[in-house]
Amino acid sequence: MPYSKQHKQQTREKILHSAFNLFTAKGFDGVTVNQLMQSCKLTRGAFYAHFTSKADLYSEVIKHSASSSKLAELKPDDVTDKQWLGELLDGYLSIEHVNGTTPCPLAFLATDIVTRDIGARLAYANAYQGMNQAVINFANSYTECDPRQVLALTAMIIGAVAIARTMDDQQAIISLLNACRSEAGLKLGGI
Amino acid sequence: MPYSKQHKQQTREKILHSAFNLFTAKGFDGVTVNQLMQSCKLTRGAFYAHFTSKADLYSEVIKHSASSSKLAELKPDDVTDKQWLGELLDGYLSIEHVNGTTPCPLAFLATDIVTRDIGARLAYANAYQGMNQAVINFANSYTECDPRQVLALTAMIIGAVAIARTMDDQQAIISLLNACRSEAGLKLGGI
DNA sequence: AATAAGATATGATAAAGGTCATATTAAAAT
DNA sequence: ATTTTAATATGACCTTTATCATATCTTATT
Repeated sequence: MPYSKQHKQQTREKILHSAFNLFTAKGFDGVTVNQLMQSCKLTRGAFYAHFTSKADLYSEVIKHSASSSKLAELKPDDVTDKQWLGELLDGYLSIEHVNGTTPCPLAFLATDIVTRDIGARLAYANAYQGMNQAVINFANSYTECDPRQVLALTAMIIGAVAIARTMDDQQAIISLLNACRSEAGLKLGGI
Repeated sequence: MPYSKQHKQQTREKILHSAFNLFTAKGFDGVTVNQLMQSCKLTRGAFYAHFTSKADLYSEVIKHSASSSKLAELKPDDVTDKQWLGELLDGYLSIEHVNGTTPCPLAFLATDIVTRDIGARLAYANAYQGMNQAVINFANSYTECDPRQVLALTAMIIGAVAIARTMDDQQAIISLLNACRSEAGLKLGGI
């Protein structure tokens, strides 16, 4: 048998990883299969040994992104839920996030996802629910937290990052992110 | 001279109008010049008598949308600024809006705009500033209003509509819209 | 080293779509 | 009615791109 057992799996992961970065940066239509595979140092022909179609890949990428998100990271033991939530917010509402290091698909693909197939939309919905639930869980550990307020909060931070990405004025981006960070802190019991 | 003086202008408006609906529904790449012109009962050849390119049209559409937005409508005299702002929020955070009657490009094109040329992005930035300023103006007429809070507010409602459009669960959409409507009301002095 | 199974590369295909050159048509002015 | 000018339609071109069939290469196992 050729290639080590995990070889294909590794290639698949590499494709998913590259695809995640490319799709979040340029949207579904802004990425070609060729581009994607070249960014993996492969050629387009190999793609179809891993995914049945580009649309299929898109769903898989969004599903996969959940496991590689910051929310999936373990909270260090010496950090309280409250502190951790604050750090997550700091990262989410940061210039680095807007610039595309560890992009959140919820913000980066919000309007892109609307016209995709049901698989992609379901994966997106899942990720969205995951984010809301995570915030609720962290917040509930130290304060009374209304799930309805969390919906408003996540809409705000997702919206903020999505809008920030459209802007060229760095100062305006910072203002927007800071404004939302303050609001979020207030809503979550002063963090 | 053929055709009445305003004929071309009218056709141009028709194209802009159709393009606005199509682009907000399907994104830039989701619309073909052919589709667009057919929806105007014209053929693609005529397009280039009105716009130099599809990308050019996109900028023009976003610029044009400002003048046809609800914000551009005159506020009736028998309605206070406070009431009017409340009605604008009601409309913005409504199922009808999410379904695409009178779509707001800020929410419908948020991630689509990121990869477009500078003209489109500037037009978007303009519209965004217009929305923030409008909220500030209306709110200031009856309450003290922190511009930073307005940034958080518009991020929230734009985000809410963008996210709502990705969802299939109608009940979840309603919950999201209602949650944001409540929050917005609180932030704007109880409306 | 040889083999075989499977991963990757190559070349081809077909469809889609933006754009333009050219033809046609509509209607205002004479 | 004819003319003229600009708007619209038609046909073509060329590029891009997803996908697939087939060829080639890799490497674990023998």
